[in-house]
Amino acid sequence: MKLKEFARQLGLSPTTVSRALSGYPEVSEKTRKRVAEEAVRLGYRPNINAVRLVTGRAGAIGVVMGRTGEFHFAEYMSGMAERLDGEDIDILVSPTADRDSTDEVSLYSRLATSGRVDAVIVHSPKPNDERIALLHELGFPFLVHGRSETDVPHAWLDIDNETAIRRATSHLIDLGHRRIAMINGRHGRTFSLHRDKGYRDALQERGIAFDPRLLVHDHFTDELGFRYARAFLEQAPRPTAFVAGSMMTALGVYRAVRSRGLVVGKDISVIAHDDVFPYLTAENMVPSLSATRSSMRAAGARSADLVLQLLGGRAAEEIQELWPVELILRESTGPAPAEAQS
Amino acid sequence: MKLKEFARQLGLSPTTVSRALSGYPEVSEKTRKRVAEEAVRLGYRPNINAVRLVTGRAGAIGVVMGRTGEFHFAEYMSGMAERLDGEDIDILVSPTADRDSTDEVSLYSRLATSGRVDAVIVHSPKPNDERIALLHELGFPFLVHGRSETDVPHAWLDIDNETAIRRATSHLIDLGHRRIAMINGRHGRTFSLHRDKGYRDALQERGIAFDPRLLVHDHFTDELGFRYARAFLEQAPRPTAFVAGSMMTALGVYRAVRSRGLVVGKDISVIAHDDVFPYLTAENMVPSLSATRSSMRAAGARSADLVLQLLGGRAAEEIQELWPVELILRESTGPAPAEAQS
DNA sequence: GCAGTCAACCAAATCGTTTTAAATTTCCGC
DNA sequence: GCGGAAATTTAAAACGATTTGGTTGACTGC
Repeated sequence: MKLKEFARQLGLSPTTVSRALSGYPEVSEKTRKRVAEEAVRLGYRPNINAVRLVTGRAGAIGVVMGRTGEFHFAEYMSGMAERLDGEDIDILVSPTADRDSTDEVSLYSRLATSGRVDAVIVHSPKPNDERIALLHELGFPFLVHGRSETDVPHAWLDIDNETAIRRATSHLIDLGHRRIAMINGRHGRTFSLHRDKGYRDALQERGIAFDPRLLVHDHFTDELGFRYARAFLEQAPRPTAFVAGSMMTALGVYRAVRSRGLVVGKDISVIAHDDVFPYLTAENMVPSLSATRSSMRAAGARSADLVLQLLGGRAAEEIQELWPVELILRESTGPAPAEAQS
Repeated sequence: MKLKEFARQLGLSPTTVSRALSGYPEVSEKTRKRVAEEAVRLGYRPNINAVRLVTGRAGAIGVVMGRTGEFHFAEYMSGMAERLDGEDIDILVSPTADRDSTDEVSLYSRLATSGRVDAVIVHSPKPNDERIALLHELGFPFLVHGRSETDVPHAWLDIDNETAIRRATSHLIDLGHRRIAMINGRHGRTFSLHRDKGYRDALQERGIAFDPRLLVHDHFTDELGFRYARAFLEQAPRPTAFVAGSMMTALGVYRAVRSRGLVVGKDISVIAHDDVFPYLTAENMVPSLSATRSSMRAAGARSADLVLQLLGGRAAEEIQELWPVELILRESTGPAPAEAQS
């Protein structure tokens, strides 16, 4: 059923019908009601592509999903979906090209110029991110989940990784730990750098020399958490505490610690960053995991909100949100074992 | 840059340019090449919404994401994205309404009739699924990930849950287990029913009476895995083996077993279903987890492929793929403890 | 040199809406 | 019951591509 036919059946012009459905003021209450009712009865629904063409709005927000299938993704999207429910705005997930960054940039360019989305969200930015530069140059609306250090102005929403990790590390130092290993995220991403900084600053504040052999960067998987933790534990003297980048990493670390016959929370302390997943909670691990916590889902919801504001005309420079991160202490952290105290 | 302007700069008509870019035969190789090159140079890209309007194709596949933010989701989507890369087809994730099923059906109806997607994928179907009935009635292309028992013909891709769980259960029985508990998925979903059937059939084949107190249905989270396993372990006599619905559930079960001072693989055997996540592997658990395995990512990729076939005109009735599931035995399964043998 | 064929290109119609600009109707005071 | 403002409604022009149905010119065989 098309507008023309629908209007004819109502004995009205397409114009009036269109206006009635879009809630414009210059149509009488009586007809509006009639139109709305008949639309439901006859099952008329505007062809979205015609609407998009004529309005120039796509009614969708683009998200590029990495190949790696990160587990954060579903939670973040779910948060977005929550906020977007009822807004008649969809989420468009774009199949990413491989990690070849030239291709990734061209993917963003295609997304921006083809008119299939009104805005995009950039994840895991780098300090000097080409995607951000490109989108800015194109004048295309975008929100960065995370932050970049580029001069290019950009709207962003980030959690305070630096402070979170500084506090986590400080806390471990307070407990007497001196050799603290960190399994951080992928190299070159801003969030990893911020965490590095928090970690190093905490050490420095307390006069502990930074040892590059205690810091690695990689994907967040239990496998890698295990491998790195094993390797760290083979050092002499071995670290007495770990800062793990994610819940999955923490699972691997726990495993590695146990595999050496050591006890988490007693021989080895562990703090991880927890994105708050409904299916895997820090509270429930054994021993329960001390964690820096910030909800991915909330970030997704707020991101959607901010994108909406951006599309509503709010200036990108104005949108800069840094979320504090809670540090929740549980059983996985304890005083450094006596023999390791300096 | 619009087609008209772009064509003018090339000294060609819009028709020829459009044809050149779409690879139609009635344009000379020479001009085609020139058009292609200039398009890149001048950055011309067809407005997707105009294309959609005129061709009637949306160039997108719809997926409805549940509120629960399931961890399978990212892997499945990632698989889809992998297959769709280069096809110029997007994935549209629709913010789901809440679990109120009337709303969910109307969401599918909106998706189908508004022209924003060419096909949709239905997840976690029920035996008599309203969404399937609706989509069939509308004559809208869709693929079911899972299966339904409805009379309505539908294209589907499913894994052989029944056989997988039957074999897993049988194996446990072979090892001497008699009291085998199962923590299954959400009530009323076809996959849960199939698993129930596999479980009950295996018991029956070996003359073991089904005990409803050993079977529960719920979401797949470590928390619930823990809680149910704890409750099961309090029964007397307690079960000596568990069939867990997911990796997360298995984590909870491991925890529960340990919390009772028991040892997985010795006192208590565990088999779980593993969807193959890059960030959490059965192989790496301690003890390594015996599992029925089938890759979510592969299912996503194949789903995208099948949807493409569906859109290419292949009959829905023809598309019915049942994937076998591997049973991989590792250390979490062992002979039932002697005192528990019947 | 001419009709016929074919390759290459083009003008204009079309997709289904929204929106601009104009036309109609209604309402009001006098 | 008339002029004019206000309230409704409408016809027609976008939006930016694809596609239908030609047209043009070069080449062929005779």
